Amino acid sequence: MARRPKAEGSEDRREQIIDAALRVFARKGFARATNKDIAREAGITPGLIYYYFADKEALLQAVIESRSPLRLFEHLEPAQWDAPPSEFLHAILCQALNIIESEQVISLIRTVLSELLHGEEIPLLPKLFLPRIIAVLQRYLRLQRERGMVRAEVDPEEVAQVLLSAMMGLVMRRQVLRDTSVLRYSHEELVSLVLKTLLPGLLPAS
Amino acid sequence: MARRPKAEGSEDRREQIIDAALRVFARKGFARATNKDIAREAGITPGLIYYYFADKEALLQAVIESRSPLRLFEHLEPAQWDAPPSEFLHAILCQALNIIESEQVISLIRTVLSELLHGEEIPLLPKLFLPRIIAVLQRYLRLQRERGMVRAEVDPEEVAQVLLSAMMGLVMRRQVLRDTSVLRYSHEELVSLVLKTLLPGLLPAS
DNA sequence: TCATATTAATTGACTGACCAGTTAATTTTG
DNA sequence: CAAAATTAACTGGTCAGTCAATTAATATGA
Repeated sequence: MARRPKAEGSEDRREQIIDAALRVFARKGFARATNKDIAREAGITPGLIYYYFADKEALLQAVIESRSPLRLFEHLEPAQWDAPPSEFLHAILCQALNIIESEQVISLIRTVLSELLHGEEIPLLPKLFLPRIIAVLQRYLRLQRERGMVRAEVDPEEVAQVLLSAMMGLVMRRQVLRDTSVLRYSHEELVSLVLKTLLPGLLPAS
Repeated sequence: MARRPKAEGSEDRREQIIDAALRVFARKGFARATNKDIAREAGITPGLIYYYFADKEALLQAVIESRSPLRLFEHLEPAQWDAPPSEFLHAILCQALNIIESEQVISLIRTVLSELLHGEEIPLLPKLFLPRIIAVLQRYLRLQRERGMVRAEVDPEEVAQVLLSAMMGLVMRRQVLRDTSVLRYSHEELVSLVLKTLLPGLLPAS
């Protein structure tokens, strides 16, 4: 096989290698993943990787940059801003959870996390995920507080931080620790669980 | 130097190697940590590691088993069971946070987490940390609910899960993501932050 | 319409470095 | 001295990365 600049047959080799690498990195970790592993997963020979990528590190960067779910988070807003807290928060947290717990994003998280754990500076990715959701939550809470739908003494930033941390902790326990006491819930149930304990502190009156 | 079965001079070589290994594993990850690294950190030559440990894997196991903070969690209870929720929860969460965010435990978490991320089954450790705290929290909440100090409709298990997940998420964001928006808080402030948004849903009346 | 030239894509064999683990020799200590 | 502790040199294997050779899609020309 050769010369397939843009033609039929297998789609873009580069993408194919990135996909294979993501799977292998997630399964074995970057350090333990060999070029042979990646090549086998992609159905090519190890040498070919260096036709498309300068070195293993560059392949990792390509994986991280091109498989980031950041674009998915752009479309996170459509939830109705006028809905009451219980509905709005449930909707937006479910959306976020569905994106994050998709197979591809979890693979990316596994890959990035273990690099992040040891020195390696990942450009700017995880610093973009959470602030995105936090900003939306914060904006909504401030709006609803003005309208009197949320207690006056609530600090939107603090609540958003706690809410997000709780969700993140749950995802960690599910996907990394494989904690059965938290794996038994569906996405909807998880969000309901969190909101059930947080909402009473948000809503006015009683 | 030789023969120091129990005598003076440097303390136990074995412990010394374990400490060095923990530091190097945390810094570079198990896969990337070389015996040379560990030996340098311990001030010995690489070969000596194999006098005390069968192989690298056995060293990792020794690190995990002997540096587990499980024993520290045994003494977690002394908090006053009769104190009101705001005091009790603040005290016990601060205790837990202080243990977990100590240098040694964070190093262990870095080490174990990256193994846990990729296939490797860690015996039974992280499955013991959290349940320990959860059990204490749950027991306390049930007790105080009977006394009417906690709302009747509160589910102790669910609240404990959410509380713990929030704390875990915060620790992750601090220690792994190095999220400045959450690093600026002291341990006490962090716990206050979480309780401020959770307590209103727990306490009766309003 | 067929041969041939051109070039991108791909292979597989190779290399130099490094690393986990071994061992024989050496030092220390009791 | 004898046992325990430690070293230094070594080994076999693996892996990231290189490269010359090969293949095949396409373009060119007659």
